[in-house]
Amino acid sequence: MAGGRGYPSVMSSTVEELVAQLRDGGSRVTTARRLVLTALVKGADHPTAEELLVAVRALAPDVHASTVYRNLEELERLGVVVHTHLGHGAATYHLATEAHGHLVCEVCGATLEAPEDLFEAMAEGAKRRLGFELRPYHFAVLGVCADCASEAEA
Amino acid sequence: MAGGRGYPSVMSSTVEELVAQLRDGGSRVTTARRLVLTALVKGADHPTAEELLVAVRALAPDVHASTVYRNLEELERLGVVVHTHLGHGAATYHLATEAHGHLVCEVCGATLEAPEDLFEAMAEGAKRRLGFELRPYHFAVLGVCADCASEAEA
DNA sequence: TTAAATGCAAAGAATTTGCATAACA
DNA sequence: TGTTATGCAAATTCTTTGCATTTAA
Repeated sequence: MAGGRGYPSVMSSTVEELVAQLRDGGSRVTTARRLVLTALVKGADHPTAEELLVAVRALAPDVHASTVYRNLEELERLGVVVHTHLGHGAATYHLATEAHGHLVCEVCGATLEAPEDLFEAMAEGAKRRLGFELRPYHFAVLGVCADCASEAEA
Repeated sequence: MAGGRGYPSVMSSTVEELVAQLRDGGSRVTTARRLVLTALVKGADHPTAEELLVAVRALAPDVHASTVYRNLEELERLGVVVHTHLGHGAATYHLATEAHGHLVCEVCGATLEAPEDLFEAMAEGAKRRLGFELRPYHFAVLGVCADCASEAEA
């Protein structure tokens, strides 16, 4: 599944494949960079730069925050990583192959990944009526999750 | 547009009506507070705290940024004002009666107010399928505007 | 060898907070 | 008069930048 070439873009990437993308993009492969990618592939779902730093430092204690930020910037430039704002705090990062919309509860902070087709009608309407091409992944869409809504009723 | 003639009165607030809301909420009415409201009613469309500060200082030069932030916080608590993030920079503020969704172009930064019904299908889908109640006003939805899209094609 | 990446310190933007003083109700 | 709000400085949070040194290719 995560092994061979030619898999659909939404499937998971291995660290070695991502490292190859770095090399193809003309970037060097360093310990810190490899560890950032490893944390993105194997770690929790919506890590902040700070959380990635902690993961990286578990294996390379001297890596500095600015290195993680610079690596993430470079990885975004190469199209390997994207970042998303889920709320007022720090940005969260994930692999570009895992890009998706986010719904975040204003009450409890829960983060849902939006089904791929949820934005479809809106994207179609924005395109037809305004000529505006939606890329609705960068900021979360806020609201109130099912649990908090039913609690508010009670 | 909100505030224009011919709309229901809830759409167009005067400074005095907003001041009354402050009093009703148990807050005091100060010079700085009145000037913040005036700037929101009469000033440009999506002011940042900094821009509001400049407007306030035109008439009351000693007002400090922290006062503007504290006033905006209080006005949000009372439901008079809401803030929105249009991009990576400072938050923008407007009257709660003027709440609307925003579409922001990632290329040129242009800000469109989203037609009220653009989010409807998505809100309905999120509610039915996930129980999630959309409040899509807090973060802008990014994309590429008509002008920038046609330029990219050329 | 040499351009790219790093570590560190320091700066930066946006916002918040502590505290003594001022002013609305 | 008694809170509430203000001015000011300082702190916070997240992120970026300058520069001397190290390292991958």
